Amino acid sequence: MNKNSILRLSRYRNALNRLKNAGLVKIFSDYLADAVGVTSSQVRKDFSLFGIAGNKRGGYKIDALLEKLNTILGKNVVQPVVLVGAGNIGSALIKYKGFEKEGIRIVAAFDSEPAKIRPAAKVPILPVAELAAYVKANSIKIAIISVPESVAQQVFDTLRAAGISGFLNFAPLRLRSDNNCVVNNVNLELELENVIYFVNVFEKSGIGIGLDKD
Amino acid sequence: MNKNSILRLSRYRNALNRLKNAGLVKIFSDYLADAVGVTSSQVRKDFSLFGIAGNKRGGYKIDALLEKLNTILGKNVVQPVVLVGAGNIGSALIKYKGFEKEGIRIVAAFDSEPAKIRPAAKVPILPVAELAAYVKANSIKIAIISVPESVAQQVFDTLRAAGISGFLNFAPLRLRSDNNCVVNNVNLELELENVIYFVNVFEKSGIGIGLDKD
DNA sequence: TAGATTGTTAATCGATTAACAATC
DNA sequence: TAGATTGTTAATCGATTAACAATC
Repeated sequence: MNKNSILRLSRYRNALNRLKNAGLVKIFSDYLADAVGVTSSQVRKDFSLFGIAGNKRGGYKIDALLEKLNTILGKNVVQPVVLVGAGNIGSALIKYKGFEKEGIRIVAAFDSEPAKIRPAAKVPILPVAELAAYVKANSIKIAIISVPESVAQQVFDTLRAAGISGFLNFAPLRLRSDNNCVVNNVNLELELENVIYFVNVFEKSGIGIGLDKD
Repeated sequence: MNKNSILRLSRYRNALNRLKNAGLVKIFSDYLADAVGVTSSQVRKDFSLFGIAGNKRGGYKIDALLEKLNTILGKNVVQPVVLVGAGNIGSALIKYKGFEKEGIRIVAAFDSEPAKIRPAAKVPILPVAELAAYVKANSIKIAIISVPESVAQQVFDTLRAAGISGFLNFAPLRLRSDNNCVVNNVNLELELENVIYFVNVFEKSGIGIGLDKD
């Protein structure tokens, strides 16, 4: 029930959708494990953790399994999300097709720069002044933060006060927070720095560095 | 010497830069731990892992410490990086200021769409056909992959063959690879899905869900 | 039934934390 | 010196993996 097991559930779901499209109806933990790159023990452990049962002899029925995973992961309803900060990254995320495909909809974006306001756009870009009211009026629970580092904490606090409890944060800093919310940080500099480190070590030593999983 | 300890080194470095700007000259592991949000044991353990020594009574000298961290993390030279896929996300990354600030320079971008080619731009956007030659000619080791899922594996293989050994991958799939390279995946759908899960659990149970660290 | 797979418990592994001797 | 901090070893913790009884 930790973050890793949830991420794996998403991966199982992705793999199962592909396998279903390929015509499979049932699957053994062993094969699903191969498809995702984990052990069969891991698959069965994860499933049992979420009360997902298979058939002792016939493995798991893909349809039923997908249904369970969709329910657990909230895939049966479209998840409304707001985005704050319509800069480079924010604008790209607004246009990004990958979210809609996964049932995640950015319903509105907010920016402090008057030049960026476009209330009539397909995804309306509104003044940050309207943020709290919008979030409350529409009971939004999830936000993407793509503002500059300097204002990220303030934006976070505003969102928190407006009732947001789940965050995807692109600002490269650790947000100070109470613990009744969840914050996933996407720190691009850090990720690249990490890649650079391992490549440099590799260049010097010639030792295999392995494929990162996450 | 695992991925986590390297990521923490980056965080120590960020914190130390701030503390240095605030006027500090020396620091105890205990205080640095507070600044980064880890235990002092963790700080000392990480440092000892990389052969960084302090003074038994006086803690660590910030300047010397930063120098060591910069060397380990490759911060003393500008790191050239190529980007493949100048779509929404790719274009945003090209314009993103955060990389240059951290000594990471996107020296060229590549796209398969003729309309996107701009060889004269500050960050030139070139045809993918020129990719392998450019990478080899300039001894580039790091690449950002921001192409659609459907062509990501093929782009990856091309980059791999051209000599790239470090990847930041935005395509939402697991790249098949030998293990003489390092791939950090940024899967935005997965990260948001994860946030959504925890928020839904929280909404139902009312139990605190905690602040994710990573 | 015999054989194979699940579900779960126990063992292992790795990373984090605590403790404390060395030492400045 | 006395007191406090480092560096490192041992203990703890949590997650992954192996093993196997239950069972279809």
